[in-house]
Amino acid sequence: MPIWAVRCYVPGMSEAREVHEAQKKAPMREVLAEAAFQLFMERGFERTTVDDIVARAGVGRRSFFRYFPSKDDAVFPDHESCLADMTAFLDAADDTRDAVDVVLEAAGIVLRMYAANPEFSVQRYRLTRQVPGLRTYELSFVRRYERTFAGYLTRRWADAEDGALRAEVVAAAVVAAHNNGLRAWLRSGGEGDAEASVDHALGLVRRIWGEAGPAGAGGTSDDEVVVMVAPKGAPMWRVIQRVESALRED
Amino acid sequence: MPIWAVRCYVPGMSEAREVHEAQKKAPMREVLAEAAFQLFMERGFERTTVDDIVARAGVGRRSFFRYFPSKDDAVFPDHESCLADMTAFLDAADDTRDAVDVVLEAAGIVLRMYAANPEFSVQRYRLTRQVPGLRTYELSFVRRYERTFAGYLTRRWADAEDGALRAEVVAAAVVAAHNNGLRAWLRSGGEGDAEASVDHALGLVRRIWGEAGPAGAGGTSDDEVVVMVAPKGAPMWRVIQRVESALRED
DNA sequence: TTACAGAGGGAACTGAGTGCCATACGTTGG
DNA sequence: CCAACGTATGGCACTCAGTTCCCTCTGTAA
Repeated sequence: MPIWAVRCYVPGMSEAREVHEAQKKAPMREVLAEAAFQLFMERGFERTTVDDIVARAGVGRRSFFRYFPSKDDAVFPDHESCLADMTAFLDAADDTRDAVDVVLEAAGIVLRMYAANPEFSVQRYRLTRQVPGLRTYELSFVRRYERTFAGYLTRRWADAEDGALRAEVVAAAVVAAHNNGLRAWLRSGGEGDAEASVDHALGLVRRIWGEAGPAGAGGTSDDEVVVMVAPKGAPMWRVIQRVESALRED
Repeated sequence: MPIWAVRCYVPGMSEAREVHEAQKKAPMREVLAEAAFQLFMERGFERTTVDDIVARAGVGRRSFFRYFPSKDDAVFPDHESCLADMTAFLDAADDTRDAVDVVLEAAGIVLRMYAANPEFSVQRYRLTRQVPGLRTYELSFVRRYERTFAGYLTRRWADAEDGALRAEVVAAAVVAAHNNGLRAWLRSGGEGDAEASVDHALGLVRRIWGEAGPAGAGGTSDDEVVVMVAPKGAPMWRVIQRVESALRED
């Protein structure tokens, strides 16, 4: 099966569709995205015109722009709905949970979108790396994810000192770590475990900013204490490592 | 003096120019940037065409694209040279210094670019907020700053475990904090102290990631130790605050 | 005076994105 | 059966950013 046939993970639209209506015409948005991606792979993004795309899809030129606000959007047909999913998730999140944990879980939504179609994600990654315009366009989506995280954290930390600042810094750190893990997986050709790669990267953020503390010892009593000794000039991240190991050895 | 007359801080090009050649024609790049910014303020970005700009500047249309790769670039005429300055600064940086401190200092280069022309920066900020395309374009510059930071930190932490990951997370955190402080200053209309606003924001990053530790006690001996006690379930950032105050009370 | 180089001007072209209107189709109501 | 209507689509023409190619002008060196 060609990879562009399963590129969108919207419910009820791929091969899981009922068999008895299998021959119904695919939604035009899908047809267009498929044709576009085929052509981008064959000739490259810049040397593919919108006219080429609609010619292959067998539809009118005007229809393309009804389903995609720009040519670039055809490369990222799923980000918009993923962003909506994430917003809904954060709106419905349990506000008694660790705020950073909630955001880390929200980042997992994005990861699953990529991991749902490894071949497509990898090919798109390679395409995007070659086209500066696409990198910029993708960046604008990344920024929107970041803003969504920051918005949630700002709400959660509304009363804290420098809450908004901390929210933005943490959101940026989460995005950077997530993308670091994601890119590692994409560079590997989508072979390894995407979840593990990203979890490892996000762990760094979680240990520093998560309320549950380094070892995730959320359930322990507040009365317990840890005593730690560190050289005065020690780097802070090393202090954190030491606190972490101190907390782990219980 | 109109604000667009001093918008670029490149050496030897503004009113500091020798008087005896004061009547020499201004460089076309400046003339174009001035005309463009005037028009963007008057009619808005989208309703100003490149033809409008070159008409006001009194030059040929082709010349615009000789000096600016795109219409958007006319809004950010100084970012490219600022990026070059920063790259040079990091290339020449003393590698025995705290890597994070070097990066924080490099971020100051960007801040000074903005602070050099408060009125212009504020007006451009308001313009950019209204035009999604400009936000995206500016974002691509921000990303290049971030990549530059990350590149430097990756070199410095080449031997450390997860050095590249840490580099990217710290670079993102620095950029987020810097922009948080910068935006606060821009929203205030450029009235307060930009340096103070950004320094406060960057302090958060410095305390966590800087090697000199929370209180900046870089000069103290490695033999000295600090003992700290913390509740086991405490949030890490609160632990850090406590370490900070412990180190301060010497 | 010629030769040359480099800055600028200008016409014509490509292609993305938009606005407007025509057409086709399915549905509802008479 | 037909008319009215909303929706999906196609087609055309337009604007404007960005590019290509070529021209002119001007200052400089041989």
